[in-house]
Amino acid sequence: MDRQRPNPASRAARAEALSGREGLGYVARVTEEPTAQSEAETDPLLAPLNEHQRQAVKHGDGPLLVLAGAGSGKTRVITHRVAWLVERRGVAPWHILAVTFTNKAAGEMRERLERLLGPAGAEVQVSTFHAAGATLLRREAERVGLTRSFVIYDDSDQLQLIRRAMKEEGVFEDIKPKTVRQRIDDAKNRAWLPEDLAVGTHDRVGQAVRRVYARYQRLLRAANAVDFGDLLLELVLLFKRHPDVLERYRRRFEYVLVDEFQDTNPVQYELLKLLCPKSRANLCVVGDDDQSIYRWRGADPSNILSFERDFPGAETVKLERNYRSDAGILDAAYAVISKNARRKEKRLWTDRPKGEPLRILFAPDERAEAQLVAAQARELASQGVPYSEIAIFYRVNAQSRVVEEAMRLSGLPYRVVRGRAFYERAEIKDAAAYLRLAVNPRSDADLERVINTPARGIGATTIERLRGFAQSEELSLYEALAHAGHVPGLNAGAQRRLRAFRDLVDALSSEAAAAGEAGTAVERIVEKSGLIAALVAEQTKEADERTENLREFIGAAFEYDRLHAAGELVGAEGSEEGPLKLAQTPLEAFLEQISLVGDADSEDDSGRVSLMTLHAAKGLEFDAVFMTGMEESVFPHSRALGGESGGVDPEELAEERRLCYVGITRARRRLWFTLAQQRALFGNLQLNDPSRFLADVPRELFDLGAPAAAVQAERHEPGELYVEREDEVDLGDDDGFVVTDEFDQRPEWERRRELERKAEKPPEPLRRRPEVAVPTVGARVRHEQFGDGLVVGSAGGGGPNASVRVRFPGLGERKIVARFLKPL
DNA sequence: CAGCCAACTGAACAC
DNA sequence: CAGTTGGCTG
Repeated sequence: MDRQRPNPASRAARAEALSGREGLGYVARVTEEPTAQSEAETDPLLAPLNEHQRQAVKHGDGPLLVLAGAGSGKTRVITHRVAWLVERRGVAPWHILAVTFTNKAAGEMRERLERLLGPAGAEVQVSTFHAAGATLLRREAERVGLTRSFVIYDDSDQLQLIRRAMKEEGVFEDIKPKTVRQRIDDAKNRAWLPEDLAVGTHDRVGQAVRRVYARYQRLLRAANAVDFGDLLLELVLLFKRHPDVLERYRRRFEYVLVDEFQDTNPVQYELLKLLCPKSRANLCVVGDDDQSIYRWRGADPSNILSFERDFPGAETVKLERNYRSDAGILDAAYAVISKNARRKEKRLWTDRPKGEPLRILFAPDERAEAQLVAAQARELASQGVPYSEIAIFYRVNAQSRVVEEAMRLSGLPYRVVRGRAFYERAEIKDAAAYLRLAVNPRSDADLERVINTPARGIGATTIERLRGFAQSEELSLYEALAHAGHVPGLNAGAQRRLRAFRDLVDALSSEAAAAGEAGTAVERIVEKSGLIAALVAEQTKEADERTENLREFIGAAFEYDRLHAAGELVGAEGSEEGPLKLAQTPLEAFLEQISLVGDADSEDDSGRVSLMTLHAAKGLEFDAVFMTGMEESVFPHSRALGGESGGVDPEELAEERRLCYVGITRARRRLWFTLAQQRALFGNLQLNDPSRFLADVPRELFDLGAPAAAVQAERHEPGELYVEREDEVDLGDDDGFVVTDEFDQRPEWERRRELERKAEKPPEPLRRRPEVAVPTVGARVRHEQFGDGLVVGSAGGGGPNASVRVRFPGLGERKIVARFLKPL
């Protein structure tokens, strides 16, 4: 918000503040703060900016590179620059394209622009790379062999189709579909077509990938579908093949601004270079190589380095003044990031005081770690820190479960910021598949997903035959359904069921076409699909939950309608004036959103503690931040460390380091690092050393024994942590919780050996739930909620989660986990 | 030939 | 611990 506004402090005051930081290794770079120019003082677009920011905002035509450190006010620079272009330079807002990486960032930018520019702000084209790609690709769909109702396949649809392509290409061997997907994605990120893959004669995997890639593309096209990579790649190809189309968009987007430029992959960069020809490139890119954390997605931070070469005459502006964090936090961040080789040297500075010391919380295991964090969060709240200003970060989503548990246990309000979890639920994906099928019946992947969901007696064999027929006749599965009678090997029953399914799809299509709103369409289609009916019939707790999710999904569609006043997106396309719009039905637009956005919970997120991965944290800021799991092989992730096979991957490790830098720089005032001595992750026990990143932070930045600190640390050998003392942390009377007296300094093998000695078999004390006798069929049992019932069968599951089917009088049968039952 | 269960495998980050 | 696969039964 307004935290980035520089204090109108006088030069003298600033000098004073600076002098107070001596001895902390500060580099005072504050040399050329301006003597105010009258324009800068009076112009509301410039007044809140420092000299470097102004320079970027006022930059005229031609390429501009802004190297913007964390918290240096880069979003402010971008929005003010857009406003400057519109208000001072008279550029029509729809001639400006601003690209971000996340939907969150795009939303925030739109909001800020509307605040700065009023209604004109809404006419600026602000979107993510992929969303912009989807819009343009739809407009030009016919040119690349798609219709404009093409569907966007997500990772799992993609995987399914790749499996298919592998089968058809006769590729089984021991190549995993996921490996192939990775290779195809990599290729697409580099704008390589199958024939561009350099494959040696002895590279059997490479050759297989090439064939599968080619066939996969044909399957996608036949299904009128694209994957995420295609949204950008197809556009690049289109622009290269149709210079007239490219020219049209070049004129449309006179000014292009790119946020998080360090995260662009080669295709994205290619796209930018196409849209902004050197001769008249009004391209402004803003980035920070230290915050490049999407290497695995093909991002190439060296794009930053190539920019000045690719766009000769580019002006470069560096923003190093940080408006967010206390000095101690910046020191820690610098200590971590400066260990990376090959980075553009820059160091954030602030005139804020050093602030609170950093803290380390050390716990015996991950549950205790979570409880420590929760206890500390509650303490903060009692000191008046709003929940919404507290964030808990972790490296992998799998860590969130324990933290959530602890939060619930402590009664703290929280929200989990998670990309697309909601849309990854099976029932939601089923519903979405029905919707997409209604819009685009050619989508084989969607059809296959739902043809027997809910069960319609159409099994694998029937589908296989149908597919064989479709393939030989070059039809989509949907088209093949119309000829069920001609499919060899199908008996009358199967034919009847297939026809019935085709009738269903047709009925859904008419619903889709008839409905004026997304909400009604989704409601009708989900209703007609039979998904809800099947779940209701199941009468189990899980099924009830799923039904609930489907209702929420329908609710989300109605909410979508509410936010996008009906008709707004329909019609009005093609004009070269005004914002770029797409003729789509509300249902289509809603589908687009769920493919590209994914986050359904519009729940009010104020007043809650935020839980998220470090990746999701980029671009955000909080008063208090907890970085959890500060252990080797958790963070840095084991993948960067190589594990058993091979050693450390320096590139990966550098990226982990940047991720750590991103996490640290999210904090304004308070920062905790937390770690556990032993951790159960993915079901097995790990004894990890403290993260090497902890050892990189100078010890004098840490607390030396404040009451709230559990431990305090001293630097030792890299990766080791020596704990001198700790004070008690009040965790309430939770049973079984112990704060360790001392951190065990012995090397891991020694600790492990002792554990093994003690436990005679290797340490697996985690997850040791009590074994529960599974009630036998016929037994009478009591359930706390449902009352007395009769066990009528086993319902699967093993060990502590074994469940049985129980018939309760008046309630019907329910699936119950056995340990919740008392024998009568 | 559909549906169920047991066993196996493999497991970041997310548009 | 999930999602997928293979074998068995009705």
